[in-house]
Amino acid sequence: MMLSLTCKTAIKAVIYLAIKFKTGEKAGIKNVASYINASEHTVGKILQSLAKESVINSAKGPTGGFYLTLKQNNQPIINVIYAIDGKGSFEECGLGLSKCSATHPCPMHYEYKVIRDQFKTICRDNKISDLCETVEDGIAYLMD
Amino acid sequence: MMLSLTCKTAIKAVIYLAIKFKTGEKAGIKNVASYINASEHTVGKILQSLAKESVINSAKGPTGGFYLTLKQNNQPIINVIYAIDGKGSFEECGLGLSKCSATHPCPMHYEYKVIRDQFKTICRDNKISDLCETVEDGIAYLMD
DNA sequence: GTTTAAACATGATCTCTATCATATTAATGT
DNA sequence: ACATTAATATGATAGAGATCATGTTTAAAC
Repeated sequence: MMLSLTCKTAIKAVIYLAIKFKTGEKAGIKNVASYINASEHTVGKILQSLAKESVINSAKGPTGGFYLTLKQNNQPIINVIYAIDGKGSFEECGLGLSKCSATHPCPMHYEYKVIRDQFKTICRDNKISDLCETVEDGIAYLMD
Repeated sequence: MMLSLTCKTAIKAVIYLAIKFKTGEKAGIKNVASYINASEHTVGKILQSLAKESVINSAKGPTGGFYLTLKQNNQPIINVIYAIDGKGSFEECGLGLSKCSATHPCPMHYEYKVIRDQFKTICRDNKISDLCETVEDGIAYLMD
């Protein structure tokens, strides 16, 4: 939607970590990358960023890897979005004006804002664990 | 939203042509560019593309320029989007899967689709002339 | 303590979009 | 007819995001 490609990859990666969370396993970069069908290098950078922002956890050395705590597993996915695309993700104007607001709106402002806010709500209401469920149940997929 | 920067500029340019439509004037590239605060070169390419797709009209030579017919003025803005970003604009997956659908959904598919379709509806229901009105009335703006 | 497996850090390259530049074509007015 | 004005066409450049490559640090296992 207004998510960068990197951010989409990040969400998929985190959902995969949520799957691993159930068995208490950590996941390595290669592991994640192959499951979500993304480049190892890209996934590596993303996971590091997320770890730095405490959206996920990491452990170095053999037996190391990336993992979620219970609290992290119950985070809304908007946390991932904020960590990767920044806090401004849900503030952008539909027509690209830098200062679009109720007091100085673009011609699409009001209708666009409704949609944007709705998407924000979805991202705030859906926890990582929620999205994980659909994949575990075989209802949804993380790759084609 | 899922619109490219070029497409956003295109919409603003077309709205400006709708303003000119009222007085029957044609608008030149410089004219449009300065009003919507965009690069002349960029606006030039955009207007040419739109003319080629018959979303707008053009006339060469002195007294030439770009303009709308009555029919074009009443087009929905989705026509502009299709011309610039292509027909696939409203089909993209929220998580970037190339084959995301009801039969093979990503974890966000259903909720995302609702939003995406809603945005599509807005773009189909709003005519160029509608958006022009808000600018003419001083309610909305095309630049900061 | 040495080896090894993993995250971490930094920088380089690629790719796509957007922007810039130049030359050509067409139409108007004198 | 000629000069002028504006769209058209094509290609080059710049910038940002994404990807790739290499080396460094940390921690576990023996």
